[in-house]
Amino acid sequence: MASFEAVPCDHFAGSVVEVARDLVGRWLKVENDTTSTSALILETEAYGGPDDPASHAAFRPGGRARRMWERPGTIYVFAAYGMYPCLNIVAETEGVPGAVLIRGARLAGTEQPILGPGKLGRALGVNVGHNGEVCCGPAFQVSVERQELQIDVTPRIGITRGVETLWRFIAALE
DNA sequence: GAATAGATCCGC
DNA sequence: CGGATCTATTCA
Repeated sequence: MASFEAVPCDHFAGSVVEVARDLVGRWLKVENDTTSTSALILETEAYGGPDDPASHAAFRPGGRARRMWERPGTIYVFAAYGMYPCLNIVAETEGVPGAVLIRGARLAGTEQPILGPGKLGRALGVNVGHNGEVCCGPAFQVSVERQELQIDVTPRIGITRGVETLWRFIAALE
């Protein structure tokens, strides 16, 4: 597999909405101890700070969600209902909470997209132990290369609060 | 210490 | 539609 150039951590030092939209079409590389997996990001959602009622930062400021206050590019993983690992990349700036949830991607070498943060986390071998890793480090990398895809903007899915906010970005499949 | 809620997925 | 299963908050 040809090596790709990874973006620096400060690439994520922008608003969560901007970063979430930017990530669609880029490649995410995940390296475990034994395997290296690349996936084309197809679907993301932005989660903000206390002003966003759907964000963990708003109603669960303690615990793992405090990762959302850390440096841009920090990896935040939480287990939904204790079963499915959901992968987030922290955005904004240090001290300002915000993260981008990766909801869908297509593994390199395959044709079928993986939709749903839980299924994607399992497919990439992500688990809560990756909490605190950095997206510009050895375990997680995002490519500089970005495919020009048509991106649809829709309300977020699977949440009960803040559903009216159009913070979901999904690549239109042809 | 006990009860509750949640950014999910699968099966019937 | 309901269950599986974990984490963190809230109340007593």
